[in-house]
Amino acid sequence: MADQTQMLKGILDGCLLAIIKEGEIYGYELAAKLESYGFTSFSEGTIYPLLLRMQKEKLVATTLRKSTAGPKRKYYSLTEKGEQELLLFHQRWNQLNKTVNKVLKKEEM
Amino acid sequence: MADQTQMLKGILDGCLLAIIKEGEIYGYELAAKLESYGFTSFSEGTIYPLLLRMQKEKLVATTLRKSTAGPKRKYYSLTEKGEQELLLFHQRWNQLNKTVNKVLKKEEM
DNA sequence: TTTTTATATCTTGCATTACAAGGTATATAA
DNA sequence: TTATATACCTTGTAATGCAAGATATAAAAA
Repeated sequence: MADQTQMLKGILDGCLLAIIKEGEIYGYELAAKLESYGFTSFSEGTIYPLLLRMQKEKLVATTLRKSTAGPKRKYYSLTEKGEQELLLFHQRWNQLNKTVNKVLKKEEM
Repeated sequence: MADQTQMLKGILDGCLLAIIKEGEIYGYELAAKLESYGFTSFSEGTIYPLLLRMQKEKLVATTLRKSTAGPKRKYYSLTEKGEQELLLFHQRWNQLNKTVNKVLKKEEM
C-alpha cells in the first residue's frame, strides 16, 4: 500500500513554495531544510526536477551565485505567480485536511 | 501544478479503509459516502480499481448480495490486516499533517 | 602534484495511482 | 419494449516521487 512517497504527491511542491517564501534559498540547502522540518530525507532526484518544473511554470525565479565550497549555487525566490499558487495550495491543503480528519475521527468512535 | 487529484495519492486508500471499518458497505454506496464527507465527486474509475487492489492485498474481504434495484452488490469489510494497515495509515497521516502544517505556519509569519 | 572529500546540480527511467472513457449487466417503471 | 437507475469492471493516460548515475567545483589531505 501507499507509503510516504505517494502521500507527498501534490504536497511537496506547496511545501517548497512555502519554504522559498521565507527567503532566497538554493536546492541543496532546501533539501536539508526539509529534513529539519521533519520530512524524511529527500533524494536530489526529487528536489531538482521539481524545482526545474516550478521554474518553467514561472512560480520561482533563479539567480546563480558563487559558492565558497563548490560549484555555483542556484538561488530560488518566489514570483508573484508563485505567491498566488502558494495561496491556492493553502486552500487545497486545508480542505483536504478537514475532510480526511473528518473521515478518520468518525471511524474512531 | 498539482490539483486535488495528486494530493489524494496515498490518502484515498486510507480513507476507504476508515469508512469500511464503520460497517460493511458496497462500492457504489462508498462513492456517495465520500462525497458526503466533503470530497469532490469520485469517478468509478477511481473507486473500483482501488477496491480490487485492496482486495488482492487482503486488506478487505468481500461478499456478494442481491440488490433490490440492480445487479448484485459487492460488500466490503475490513480484515485483520486491513485494520493494521489503517493504524499505519493513521500514523503516516498524522506525521505528514504535523510536518506540513509546521512548514505552512512558519511561512505565515 | 595528485587524490580525496564535500559541495552542488542535472538527467534518465521506473513505479505508483487518480481518473476519464467506455463496456456490461440487472431490476423496476413507463 | 424502452428507458432509467443501479452496480460493477477494464483499458489507457498523466502526473510525480525517487533511485541511480553523471558532471563540475573548491578545499583539504596525501
